[in-house]
Amino acid sequence: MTKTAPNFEEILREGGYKATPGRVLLLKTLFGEEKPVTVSYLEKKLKSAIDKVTLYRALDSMVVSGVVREVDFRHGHAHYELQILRKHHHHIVCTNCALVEDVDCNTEPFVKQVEKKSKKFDLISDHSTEFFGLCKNCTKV
Amino acid sequence: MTKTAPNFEEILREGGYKATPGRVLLLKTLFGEEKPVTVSYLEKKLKSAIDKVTLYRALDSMVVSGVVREVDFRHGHAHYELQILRKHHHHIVCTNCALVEDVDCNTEPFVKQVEKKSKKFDLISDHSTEFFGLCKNCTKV
DNA sequence: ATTACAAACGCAATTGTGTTGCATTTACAA
DNA sequence: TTGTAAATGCAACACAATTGCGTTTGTAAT
Repeated sequence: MTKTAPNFEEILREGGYKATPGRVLLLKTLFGEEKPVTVSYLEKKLKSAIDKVTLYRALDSMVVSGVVREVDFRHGHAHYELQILRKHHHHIVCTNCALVEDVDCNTEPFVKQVEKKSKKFDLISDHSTEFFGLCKNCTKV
Repeated sequence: MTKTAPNFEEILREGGYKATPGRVLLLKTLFGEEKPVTVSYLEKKLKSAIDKVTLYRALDSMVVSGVVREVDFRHGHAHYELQILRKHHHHIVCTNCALVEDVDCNTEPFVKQVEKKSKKFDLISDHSTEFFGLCKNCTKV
């Protein structure tokens, strides 16, 4: 499962960011993760390379521009994943063991319908959908 | 717009909780709110009646049993609303002014489909869906 | 190459959010 | 009335996230 690493310097510059070593490394790290990760995980993994504050600031600004996506697994803190280079998708989270499975997003028709029905909004630009349940392994018990 | 207050004592007992004054007051307060509120809002509003810790513990346990619902508006902290006595629904949140509009939940077919397709989960017990966009007022600007 | 400057950075301190431990009180069923 | 588990309040703690500010650095224009 080897993917060719994209040119993150270029991606950053195109997004209006400076291609600093820290940000490049952050994107590389996120690219290598299978599932959304927490800030504290990144903090430990990148400790010698990026200061905590820089990490928060980088994540925040990249969430705004859509390079990175923030998801809520109901764990009391945010998880982050790379948004670019992959299809919009959602997650199923096990409420017992925190296992995460990706789910293709097929809600576009529903989103359009919501947009039409809404009285206070003309345009829905984004949505979050997370599913929760017990995974097969945790159901056994 | 006067609603008859439900019997929260009874609701609590049915849910397996003790009907303590604090919890009754908490449910009454949530019942009176139009939109999901933050813990710090509740903390201020109920300061003299419930300690912060009790508030957190009450909310947590009632989220587990489904009396109260926790939602994520991407504001960096949880919002809570009463789940019982109303239909399952979702929200559209303005990314500029934080205006919230309720949306009926019509995703059940989609949920079933996700459940069927999933390799690692047999049963999806719950889901969160929040929509984001600019409200009509903020679009003008 | 050099320079100029906004963007990004690191550190320290601080705020905010949520939790733990423990002794005390209370709702409620027996 | 009483026994008991549930719930409470307080203090202290742990973790998550932010602010202020002086310094460094990537990049575009010279």
